[in-house]
Amino acid sequence: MNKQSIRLSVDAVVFGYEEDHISIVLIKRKYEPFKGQWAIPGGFALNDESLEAAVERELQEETGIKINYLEQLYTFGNPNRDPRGRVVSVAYFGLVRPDAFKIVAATDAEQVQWFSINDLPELAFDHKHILEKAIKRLQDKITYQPIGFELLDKKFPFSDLEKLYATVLGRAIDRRNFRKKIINLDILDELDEKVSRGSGRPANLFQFNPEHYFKRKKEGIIFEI
Amino acid sequence: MNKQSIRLSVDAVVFGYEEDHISIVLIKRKYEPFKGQWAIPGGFALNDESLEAAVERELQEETGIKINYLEQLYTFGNPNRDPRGRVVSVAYFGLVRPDAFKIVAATDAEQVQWFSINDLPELAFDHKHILEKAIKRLQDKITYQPIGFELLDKKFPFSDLEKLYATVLGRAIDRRNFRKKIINLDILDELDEKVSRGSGRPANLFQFNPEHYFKRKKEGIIFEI
DNA sequence: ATATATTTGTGTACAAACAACACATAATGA
DNA sequence: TCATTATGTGTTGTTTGTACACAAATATAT
Repeated sequence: MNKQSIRLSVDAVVFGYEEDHISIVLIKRKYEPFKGQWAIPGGFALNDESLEAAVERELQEETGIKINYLEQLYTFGNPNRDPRGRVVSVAYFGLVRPDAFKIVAATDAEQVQWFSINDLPELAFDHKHILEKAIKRLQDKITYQPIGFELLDKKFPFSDLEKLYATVLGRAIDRRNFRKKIINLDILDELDEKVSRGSGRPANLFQFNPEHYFKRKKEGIIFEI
Repeated sequence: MNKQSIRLSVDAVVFGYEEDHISIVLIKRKYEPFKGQWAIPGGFALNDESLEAAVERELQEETGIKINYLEQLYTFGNPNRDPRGRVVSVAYFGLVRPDAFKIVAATDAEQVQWFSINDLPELAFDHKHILEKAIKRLQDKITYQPIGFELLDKKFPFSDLEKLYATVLGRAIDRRNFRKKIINLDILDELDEKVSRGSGRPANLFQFNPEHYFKRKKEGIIFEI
């Protein structure tokens, strides 16, 4: 067998949600190739660490961000995707809670920044392609798995959830029907707490109950928006 | 950066359907490790070929099978999954038409064989794990994408489609409602051909019309079983 | 303090989709 | 020619989805 010389990297598209828009974390590259350009965080896997461990390590090193949800997205293996040679990248898909926004802001000097997905800079490598796939995954998956909660504070008013869905799916959502549907799934705990944000009637807070969700799922209830 | 020594392989879980059961292609390993054990086809990627090309080449070399549908499944990167050292494997998911059964049967001497997924031998490496993921993908995807047709002859009687779904999903299907649903999608051409197989009224043949499907999809029709 | 603007919270009626179900037809084979 | 087997088809009741408006609770401006 001839000698294989392929290097393996991991990359992560990390989504956040705040103020009615979806953002992702980008880093500004310090070295060639694509020096000075924005890219999604990532790097080479070590010989003895799992792919998940590699992503988590790279995210920690490059952004200091506290990831909340992580899953494999896709593996990109086009022979020409990296000018340094053959690099196959296993891309991951991550979600963080709103408080992670501040963490990144604090390490601003390290060239880490949130970008709204409606206002992105040019990206290094094939990262635009990776990102497109990630956005599609987010849009698809949010409709059949309860991952939206991973983008909100643990306790949230119903309107936050509704706006998140409207933003991600890019369409209006009927407030009453949406609420009815979610409530009927019986996977949220309604708390005895209210929050008032600006004018308007204060909203009751809700909390996703994963145990209840899994129980309901086994009973045959299906999450679907 | 320290020297990375990770090797990259590709593997393929190839599904076929015939006589009311789902089968996959396995090969008997000629070399260590796991010599003599059954495994899903695959091998190391070459430096300058895409991952898809690598899978197709390996499938060709090892099984001679004519693949009909191929998509990436998942990348398995556990550091201990291969006793030879660190090997990360990009697994693919494939479907073939019934006529491919015969092709494999013809190359029987090469230790290639179809196994019903209800009657599998022990598998090498973490291939059982890969297979489980593939089966889940098949079951999920067949309900929201028209991939079932890739497992049938181009022209098929409706009952074949119905039995395929019953087999894959592991549950009975109401014949009338199923037919109604599929017909209403308006993605099949009804042919002026009949086929008679054994006793019973001869069945009309149908054919999947991909162009029509994509047109309908753009119009907002969603495939869903 | 009062009026206005803003956001939350809630129910009903109509339409569409789903689920359950039986019998006639066209062939084979005994 | 009679029994068996598989195909082909429609209706009805139930469930789910969709459209839609007004009262309650607060903040803000006057």
